[in-house]
Amino acid sequence: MSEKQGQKETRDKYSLRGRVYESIREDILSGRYEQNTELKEAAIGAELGVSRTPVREALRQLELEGLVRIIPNRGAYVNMITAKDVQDIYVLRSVLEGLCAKWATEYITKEQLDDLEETLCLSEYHTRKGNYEKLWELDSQFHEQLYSAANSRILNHILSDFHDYVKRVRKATIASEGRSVKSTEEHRAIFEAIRDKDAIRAEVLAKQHVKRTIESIQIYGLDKIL
Amino acid sequence: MSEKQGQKETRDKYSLRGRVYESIREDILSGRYEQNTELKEAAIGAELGVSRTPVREALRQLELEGLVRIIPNRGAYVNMITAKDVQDIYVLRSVLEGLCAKWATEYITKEQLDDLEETLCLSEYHTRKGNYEKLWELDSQFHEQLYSAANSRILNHILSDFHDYVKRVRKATIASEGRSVKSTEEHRAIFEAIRDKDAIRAEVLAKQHVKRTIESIQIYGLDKIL
DNA sequence: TGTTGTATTATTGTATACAATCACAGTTCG
DNA sequence: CGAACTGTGATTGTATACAATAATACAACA
Repeated sequence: MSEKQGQKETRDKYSLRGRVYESIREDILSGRYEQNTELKEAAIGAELGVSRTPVREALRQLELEGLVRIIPNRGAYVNMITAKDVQDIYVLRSVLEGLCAKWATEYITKEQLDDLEETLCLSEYHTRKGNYEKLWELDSQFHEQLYSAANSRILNHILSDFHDYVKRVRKATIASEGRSVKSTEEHRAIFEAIRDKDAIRAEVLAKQHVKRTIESIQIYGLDKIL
Repeated sequence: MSEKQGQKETRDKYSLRGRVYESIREDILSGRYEQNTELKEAAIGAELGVSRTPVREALRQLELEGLVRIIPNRGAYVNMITAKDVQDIYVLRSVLEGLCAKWATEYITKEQLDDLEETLCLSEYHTRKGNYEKLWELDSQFHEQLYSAANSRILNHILSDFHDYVKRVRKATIASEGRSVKSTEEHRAIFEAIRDKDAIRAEVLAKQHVKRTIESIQIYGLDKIL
């Protein structure tokens, strides 16, 4: 992949606050906490070996995101992503990933296109191998590369968040041979549409791609994942 | 309007941090700061009569939102909403408000529908009066009522933020007789489609409504507003 | 028994103290 | 003259201290 050393670091992972934020966020999104779990500043601080200050800052950020609900003078409580949320997110993603692909067709650079193709080739390799863990990473990477290529700060922000929020769901869908093969094929089709500068086709294909993912989830049953 | 006492208070306006957050956010969105203005914790704290602690927490929230850019150990800098951002937001809003109207048609309650109609009637009254300041508030209220009615935490969150981000632009468009009359008419059409349970029509009309707003802006010229 | 008042304790909210880092000016040395 | 070095001041990052608030338990009382 052409050089790019962590340029995408929009979030600060090096400060204590950054690490605390990532840690709690990951714990919520991965389902380690239950809904309404009370997050006590002192306890979390002790667990992570920091004082309350960075913990508070992290909790306030998570509140803004909606992953945590803060009641003044009382405490912070976990707000899980619900099944309804996931369904809504997939409907929104369907539209927005379509728009993203359309814009990417317009704005993508030669380098970004090459990077995308490289990711795709690797995906195809690991699809054949059935290496789901790696495949999941590459799936994430493919989508994130598209988000960047669309050249829209606003759209990128939303889609990146959504992508995180349904991480568990995506992990589950990828981990089946049927869906993973289809998914990679769809990625290639999207890539080719973008490469051929066919924005309409790219948009339709990207929309379909997300729609089919949620369909494969609904067959499996969302409850089992969340 | 049927009783509802500030239930929508998802953000904490009463703590110092809440007030600091609102204050800085308003200053950024209203254009009181220039792009890249350095926001020094001590200075802001002094200005608002609080210590650095609540200021820091507010800045971290604004960072997550993308309204502020924090460089570790260096400082916080204002990230204005650019003209490109506004255009992107309107494209996204066009789609999302459409979806919102569709969902609202499905989920809206009798009370919410009555509230919406009341807002609409007031809007029509103040349109005739040419009372733009009040009209702007009612326009905001109408849209926010739709966001609630759609019954989607996720969609509500995004659209509410967008709504804030383009506040200045909306203020400018409302303040012309031509557009304000049209806009209120479009609101009524959307309302009637929802009332008649015609989701498709509601979606199309809501999409159009946003699209026409941005068109009227482009005639006027975005640069003059931002 | 049930309710109200109150002391106690735990937790959050804010201010402050101190450490770490950075920007910049002045200095030294090639 | 310019580049590397260094000390000083300013600013952020984190920890801690203290204040304010809320939850709890328990006693007093009707």
